[in-house]
Amino acid sequence: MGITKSEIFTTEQNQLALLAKTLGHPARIAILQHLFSMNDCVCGHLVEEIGLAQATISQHLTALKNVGLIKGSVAGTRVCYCIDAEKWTEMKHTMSAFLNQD
Amino acid sequence: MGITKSEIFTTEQNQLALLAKTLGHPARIAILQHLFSMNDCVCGHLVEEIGLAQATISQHLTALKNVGLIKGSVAGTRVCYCIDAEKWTEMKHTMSAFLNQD
DNA sequence: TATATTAATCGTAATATTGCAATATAACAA
DNA sequence: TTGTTATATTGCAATATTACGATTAATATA
Repeated sequence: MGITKSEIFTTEQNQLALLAKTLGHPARIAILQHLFSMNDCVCGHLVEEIGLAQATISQHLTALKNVGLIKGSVAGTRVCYCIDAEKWTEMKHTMSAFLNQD
Repeated sequence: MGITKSEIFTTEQNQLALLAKTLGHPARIAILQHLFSMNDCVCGHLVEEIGLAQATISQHLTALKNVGLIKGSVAGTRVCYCIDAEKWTEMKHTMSAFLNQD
């Protein structure tokens, strides 16, 4: 039905899946890589670098913001985005635990 | 448009995103966890354990098979699934490199 | 104040995903 | 061969995602 039956899974399973899903688009991967290499980045710069429409980049930024991986601070007419280091570390641990179960 | 513009991204970005996307559903997380804890598992058993319809589980298994994370071997009328250890290790390295860029 | 700049939001089209019932396929058992 | 069991596939409905043009809101600058 296009809708996920999340009730039948544990909170951990749902959270891990949500994180993975958020990483599951090359534009969001590219955004995160840019934020790491530039330290921080204004939305317009990401639009130029990545080559998707401004509205599309803004949507991807919102998705990343919603799971807490990035945060934005207003600077005049611009919004400067950066990685949320704390959340990134948390995700790293969550994902590593899953990946290392072998 | 529901379609990803993968041409504008690198192979690495697309591959990482595809892996993450495949992990981006709690049913597939649950399936992988079961396969790890049971070592291997027949499709019907996963249907019982997880509580989604047989057709749905079969679909999720196909998705996991398509990226190579699991493999199935026919045993009579049953198909026994297990983790593809080599591919899992490869994914672990790919994802770790991305996660540890901080 | 008027205008430009920047980013978010809205609306919409195209496509993808999720889920299941029904059916098909394949292998075994009697 | 006929029936049974187990899995895959098909078809479909409901919802989600991706992408973008147009608009809006907010701030800066002339």
